[in-house]
Amino acid sequence: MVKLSIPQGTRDFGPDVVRKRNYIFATIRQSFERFGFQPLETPAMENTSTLLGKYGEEGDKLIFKIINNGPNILGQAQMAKDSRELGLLLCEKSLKYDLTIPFARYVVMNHGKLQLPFRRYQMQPVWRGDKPQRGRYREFYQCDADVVGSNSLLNEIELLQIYDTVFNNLGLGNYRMKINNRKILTGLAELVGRPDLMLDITIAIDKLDKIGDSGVREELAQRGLAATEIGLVMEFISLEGSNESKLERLSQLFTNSPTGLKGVEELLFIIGSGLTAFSSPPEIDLTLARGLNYYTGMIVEIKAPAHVNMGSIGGGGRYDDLTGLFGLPGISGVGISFGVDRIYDVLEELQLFPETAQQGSQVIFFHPGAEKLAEVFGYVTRLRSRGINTEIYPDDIKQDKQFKYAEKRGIPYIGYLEENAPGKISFRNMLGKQRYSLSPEEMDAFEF
RNA sequence: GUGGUUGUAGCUCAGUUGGUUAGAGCAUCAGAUUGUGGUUCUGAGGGUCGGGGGUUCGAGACCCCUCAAUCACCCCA
Repeated sequence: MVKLSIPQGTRDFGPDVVRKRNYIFATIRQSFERFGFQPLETPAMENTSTLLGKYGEEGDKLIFKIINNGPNILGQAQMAKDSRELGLLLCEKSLKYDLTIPFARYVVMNHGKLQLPFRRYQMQPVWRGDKPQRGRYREFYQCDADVVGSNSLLNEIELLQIYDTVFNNLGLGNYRMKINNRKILTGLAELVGRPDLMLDITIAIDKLDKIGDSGVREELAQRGLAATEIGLVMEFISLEGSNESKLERLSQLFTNSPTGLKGVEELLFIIGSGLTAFSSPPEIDLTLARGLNYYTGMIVEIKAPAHVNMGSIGGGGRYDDLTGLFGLPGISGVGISFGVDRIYDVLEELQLFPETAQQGSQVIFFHPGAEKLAEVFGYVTRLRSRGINTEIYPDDIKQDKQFKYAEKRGIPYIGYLEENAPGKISFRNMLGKQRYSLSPEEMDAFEF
């Protein structure tokens, strides 16, 4: 046999895995539709120029580029002035890195036709050239819901509600939802007196739960903050208490920062609207930063239940000017994303997949031998037309083998004929070990 | 991209300081047996020991390179 493999960080999904994944997709899709979002799909590849520069320097490196087909790439290569240009010339297309930028591209291309506000959801694979680890793959699915063309914070509230609905429907009611606001982080940088280092500050404090108090201090120092400035940052992120008391304290700190105050005001509305109740209420986490730098307002991140070792399983936020990157300013958007592959790993670890998500055929008939085949195949067809997933063993071999096959496949009902019961169909329930002998009419009414 | 650990049959793993023809359980296949067809017994097939190179009289084991998985960074879903 030839030694076969698949590219690093990609996976095949066997039948039972596909079923369980479909269960997650269906659960998410149902909520997206329920909240009035419309489906959208975009190509696996985008023009490289559409993607480059949208995900920061690190992100650019992780984009999978596709080398041009055609005979003339050598000639194209010679026209490049530097290596960056070489990449662009040689790889006009790239695999998409997320669903948000392609969506923004779509909105710009179609803004004349779209009814704003436009609510779309999208469930497709994306590709990143990251080094694979547990919960990190090079090909994985994202499920996004975004609203563009509306500044209302009602969108934020509904999107958080979708998170709550979906995770409850998946049996993950004890997930954790953390929210923050980019404007508050801007306010912090102003408060400290280092608005120029806002990004460095957020990257450092984002690591608090990983590297601890002293680690953050160290990192802040490395990133160029003076001791007094570090003190201010640490004081800020160590604010404790309820969401309300945190916000109250922040509004005192931000008396000289209109941006910070605006962020406080937004979060106050989102958590205090009284429009909805959450099974797992959003918790304000002042260290939450999120990587993508196009966020401008609320940001949200979903973490798996505390005892599961898994990073974030979803995230999102508001971006005021994403389409501005493509020359169409003034369209604000807000969106969320579900990380299906990680959610799968969490549900698997906690054994939260329902039986119904794993069931294939409900009934299998043994091959009865050539002379009775027509009779049994008629029963098969009858069950199928009732909407019951039914199969028949295709070869006339020893029943012993067929029995083992049915058992391994986990098919709950076996149908077969018995010599001493002409005109009847025998069924065995593999789970409860019951036996039934039914006439065709009784079979039609039987609850499999 | 940086560093650590691991890689032996379809699966889970043995394999002594380097020493004959690399083993076991489960699984697969065949035959027999069986009064709840799922039991039991017998037998068989299956491994260029992740791949390549090196050291050695001799490498599954030691060295180098490479691929993959995994963990910690970086970053992220």
